[in-house]
Formats: sequence, structure tokens, C-alpha cells
Amino acid sequence: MARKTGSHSDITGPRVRAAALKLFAAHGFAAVSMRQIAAEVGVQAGALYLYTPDKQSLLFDLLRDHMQEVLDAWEAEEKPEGPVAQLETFSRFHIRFHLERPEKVFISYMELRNLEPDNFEALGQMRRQYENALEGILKRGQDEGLFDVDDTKLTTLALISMLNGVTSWYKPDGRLSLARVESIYSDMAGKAVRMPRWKERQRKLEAKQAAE
Amino acid sequence: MARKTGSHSDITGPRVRAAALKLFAAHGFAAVSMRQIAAEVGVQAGALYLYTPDKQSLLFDLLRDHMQEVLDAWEAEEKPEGPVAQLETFSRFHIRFHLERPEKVFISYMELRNLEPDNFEALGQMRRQYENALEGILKRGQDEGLFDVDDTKLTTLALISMLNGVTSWYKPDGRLSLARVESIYSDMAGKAVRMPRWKERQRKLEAKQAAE
DNA sequence: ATGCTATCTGAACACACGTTCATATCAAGC
DNA sequence: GCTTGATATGAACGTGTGTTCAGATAGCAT
Repeated sequence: MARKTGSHSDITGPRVRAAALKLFAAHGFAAVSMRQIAAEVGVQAGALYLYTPDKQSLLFDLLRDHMQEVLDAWEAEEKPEGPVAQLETFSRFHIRFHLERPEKVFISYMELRNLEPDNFEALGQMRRQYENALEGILKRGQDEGLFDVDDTKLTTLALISMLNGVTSWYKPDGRLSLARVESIYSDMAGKAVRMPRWKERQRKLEAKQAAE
Repeated sequence: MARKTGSHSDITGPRVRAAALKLFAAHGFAAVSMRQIAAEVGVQAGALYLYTPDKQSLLFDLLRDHMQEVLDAWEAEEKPEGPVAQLETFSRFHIRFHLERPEKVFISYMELRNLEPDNFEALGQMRRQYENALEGILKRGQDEGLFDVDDTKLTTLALISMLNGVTSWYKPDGRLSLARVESIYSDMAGKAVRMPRWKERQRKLEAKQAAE
């Protein structure tokens, strides 16, 4: 018995990806079998190969599509003027976007090592592109004397690590609302890099003295 | 041919754990076979069972021993007076300790889900104990008006996420020295939670006005 | 009603898995 | 030198793996 009513490629295809995402996130790529994925979809294992050439592609497609989504979404995000406001926008965007897709984020940072070298490299490039968006903000802020950052590359990674951490404990029905979490994190990020007022005053003072 | 010269339990046991650690960190628990571990040690798969009851215990023992090491090391660490200095000590300790054991840290945060429920729970308790050390510092700092933290629990997790992130990019022979990384991170952590001076002044002002 | 094609089944392939165990080998104690 | 016990082998067990494929089924076009 094949081809049940209304069961088409357009339906099964997405369901395969959804099942793979769910199971990879829960148990890890290596620990999930094609038969488990098939069972989740309600199909035999052989049928999966109508929708993916192999297991590895199933993982890679999920990761690549996710990263593309992140990049597109950040591209589309309305950006305010000035590094300080932009950093807040980035922090809030990152938290919100990632909390809305916890499983994709999870596998994106967990399963990279299960990718074959070529696929790994492709993903790494996309990730670096995203990191550069944040580093650009930090650099501009530093040039304008608004941020006090020792090393922009390192700080970028530190901030992203911090923001990513949210996915490992946040529960939608937990103690804190999404809006609250957004605020707290973007606050911490801002404070971690902002030029302290006393340092700014000192800088101006020194500039004055040097001019005399 | 068994029992080669000088080949004893005292030698092979640690070598088994070392091989398991190395391979689990590189490819993930589920993706590593007992035969691979045995090959790394230079022994047949069957011999591993003289040193571990099963594969799961191999993982759990690694994770538990690591967490115990962390807890003991922090216990032994000399702590200065005052939350501000203590936070710096904690940050520096965390960075240093974890960068010296990148593989153990990696599997500690990656392979938790491969633990059976009981083992998972045991590990979670140890981890919470460590987090409480940091949260204690934040709480005292907040009580003394030195820190400006919205939610100590959330901030604890955010800081630890940030500090942990270092393990995913740091290379011992890279651009930045361990000492430099320590400084940058502990600096960011401090700034992220410290009470800003203008806010402190405002607080004192308001207290004065309320007294009138 | 018939044929066509997209969709799926179910069995099979070769291989790898974790684990067990009878057997062999060596180092040390008497 | 012989026995003993710790340490290892290597084959085997049953189960599960990713993947392939001939054949079955069902909806659509004619």
C-alpha cells in the first residue's frame, strides 16, 4: 500500500526534515538512525531516500538553511543609527531569533563536527559572515570612542557565546518572559563593551593636555 | 600473546580513559566505537571491559571526575575579599582551568544528553553546585550595592556561557596569550555586572532626598 | 477503463556495533 | 621450575546500521 490519500512529495518532504531536526536535536546526529526518522514520519526507511541523497545531506541542509535564514533575517532587520543602538538591536535580534528556533540553534552548534570537511567549511564561512556583522558594529563603536573593547574579534566571540547560552536553559513558559530576557542580555552586552564615563573624561583630559 | 612487558592495569586503565576522552571530544560519544578506542590504546576491544563495565560508564566517569576536579580546584583557590575581586578571581580561574582541559570541558557540555537519566541527574547537581559559587558572589555584590544585576540566576548562566565560549576558539599557540584572554574576559564579566558610577550617585542622591 | 508515474513498501545487502567468553600468554611467588 | 592470577586475544553473539531496489499501490490523465 503506497501513496495514501493526499500524501505527496510536498507533504512528506518537509515532514522528513522536521523529524530529522527534532531527533537530531534530541539525541544527536550520530545517535539517530534513518529508521527512527522514518518512524517519526510514519514511513519506511527506504522512502527517505526519495527526499535526501543520504543522511549527511539531511544534516547539512538543515544547518545551511538555518544559517541562511539567520543571515537573511539580520539583513532584513531595521537598523538604527549609531553603534550603541545597533549593538542593542543585534543583541535583541539574536536572542529573539534563536529562542524562536531552539532546535536549529542547538544542532548548529552541536553537530558541526559531524559534517564532512567540505560541508564544514561551507558552514564555517556563513558563520563568520554573521560574526562579522557584530564585529563591524564593535569596530565602528571603537572608532567613534563609544566602546572600550580590547580586541574586537575576541569580544565578538565572547558576546555571541553569551547570547547563545540562553538557548540551553530558556523555557517559553518559565519564570522570565522573552522580552525580559532580551532586555537583560542586551543590557549586559552593552555594559560589557561600553566606554566608561570616567575613562572618557580621562581621555578628553589627556587630549587637552597634549594640545597645550 | 597477552601481557607484554610492563603492561599492567595501572598503565592501560588511564590510557583507556585518555583515548576515550580524546575520541569522544573529537567525534562525539555516539560516533565513537569501542573498537576505535581499543585501537587508540593498542589493544583489542574485549580488553576494554577489564577497565569499564560498559561504554556508558566510560563517559560518565570522565564527566563526573571532571566536575569533581572543577569543584575541588575552586574550593582550593585562594579567594580575595569583596565581591568585585572575587568575581575577577572566579572569571580568571574559570578561563584558566577550562583552557587547560579543553577536551573535558567540551564533552562536559556536549555529551550530557547521552547520559542515562540517573547519571544525567548526578552531573546536573554538580554543575548547579558550581554555578552557585558564582551566583553567591553576584548576590553578595548586589546586596552591598556593588553590582547592578537584574536577575542573579540568569546573569550567572549568561556569564558562564560567555566564559565557556572561549574553549570553542582558543588555540594555545594563537594570537593571544592565556593571560591576555584571562584579562579580557574577566574585564568584560566585571563591566557587565558592575554598578555604574552615575547610577550609584543617583542612588545616594535619592536616599538623601528621601531622608529630608 | 487503462496506462502512467509518483510514491511507498519490505526485503535484502554488507558491514559495524557493544558485549561476552573460552583460551592464551606472561610476571611473579613459592 | 611450577603454579597461580592478572592481563590480553580473537572469535563469536545478536542486533542494528545506511543504503539499494524490485515490486506494489494509488491517484491522475487520457
